[in-house]
Amino acid sequence: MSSEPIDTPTKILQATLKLLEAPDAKLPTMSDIARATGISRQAVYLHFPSRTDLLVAATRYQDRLNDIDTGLAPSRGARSGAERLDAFVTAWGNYIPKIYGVARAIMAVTDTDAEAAAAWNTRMQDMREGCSAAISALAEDGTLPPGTDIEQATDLLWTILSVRNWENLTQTCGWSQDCYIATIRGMAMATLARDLGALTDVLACTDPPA
Amino acid sequence: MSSEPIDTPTKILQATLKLLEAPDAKLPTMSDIARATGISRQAVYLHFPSRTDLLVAATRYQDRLNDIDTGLAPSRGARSGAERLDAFVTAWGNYIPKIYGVARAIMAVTDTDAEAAAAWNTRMQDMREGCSAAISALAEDGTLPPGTDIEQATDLLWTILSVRNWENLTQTCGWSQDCYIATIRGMAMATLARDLGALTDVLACTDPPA
DNA sequence: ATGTCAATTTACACAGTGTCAAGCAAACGA
DNA sequence: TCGTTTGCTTGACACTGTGTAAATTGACAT
Repeated sequence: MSSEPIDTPTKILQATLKLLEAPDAKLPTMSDIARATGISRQAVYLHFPSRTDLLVAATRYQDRLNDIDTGLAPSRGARSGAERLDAFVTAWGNYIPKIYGVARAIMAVTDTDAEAAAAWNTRMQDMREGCSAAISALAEDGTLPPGTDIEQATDLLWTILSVRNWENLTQTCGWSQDCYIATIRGMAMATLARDLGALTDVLACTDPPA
Repeated sequence: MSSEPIDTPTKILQATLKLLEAPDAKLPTMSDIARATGISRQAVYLHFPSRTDLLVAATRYQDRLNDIDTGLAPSRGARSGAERLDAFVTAWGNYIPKIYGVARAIMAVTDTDAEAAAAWNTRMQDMREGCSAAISALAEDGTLPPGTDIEQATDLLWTILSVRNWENLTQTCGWSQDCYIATIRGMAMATLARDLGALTDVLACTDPPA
């Protein structure tokens, strides 16, 4: 813990993340955030013009903290396309739990707030880059199923790796993180890579849901 | 169009569906619904105690209108497990567009309202029955990948067929309904059935996104 | 006519977001 | 030392949306 003073915007962001990442996870109001920060509700508005802006800023702050790119390094270093796909799926799949609290809040306001939807879309677009790169690598290897459209394969991988799917499997169905990773890796390989060996034990996790 | 008088609750439900299924699809407020019905906002509360209750009732009313079970009949008549999986995926995939408007509204309140979440979960649980039946049929044929856990395979199919995935591919990515069906069928077969022939042209729709 | 009962309307309470104005206190520069 | 600026507080208010309560209408039976 550093002893240097922290500026108020950062304190607000920290408090927001803490609330969003709490296990019981109600969606916090501006009052909640202000109280958690130890300042007045109106003071929050001095630094963030709206609730949506604050949530978006919180995602960016969190990305900085988690340093997403380091996790993706093995993916870029992969030799074959299949290897790259595999590494990317694993890296992203393990990143999701770190952002889930914030993602949940953003996705919740997305239905009513166009600006939030745009922000979330932008964020997911970054992830789509990784999908696109993995698919392209497969295409160069010729391991993509014949006649496959690159854009379309990217869309599909992007959808498979959505936070909603992670949420469904781990939160609703109760899968362990390891089980999720193993299964999604298997499904991505089975669907997108001609690597038929990977088809074996796609769905044979040793760790069944609760 | 029948000429017999329609009772107020039904009129409200019809107006609600109309609003939810409108192409531009903002999430309607109680005032919107009342206006569309031609009654006062408070009169709506006379028949439905809360917004959530109204939305839930609207889903049930819609299910009655659409008669979901008839579409699923071919699935139950299928001979092989793979055939059954295929028929189920197609039937459900074609049902989603009919319920999407309402589903969207329910999913939106799900994040904040536990009662709505429960209602939506129940509804999705019905669909899960179909997933479970298809997976069991595969298991009996021995076409499920070796070592696969039945529960887990059901979870996975259920997730693949989620409304969110349909939304992502057709609404966000702009896929046509036909393209969605073809791709999801291919993915389900590739991941869950040992029918390797189905792997061919999983991602070769003639109908690319806009 | 009158009582009754359901449907409806007017009015109100409450939570949450966002805005505005006035004041306060510590830091900073002349 | 005296202004000035900066960041925060307090308090009030407008607006939207949900949900509740009380008063009103209107049809229908007695």
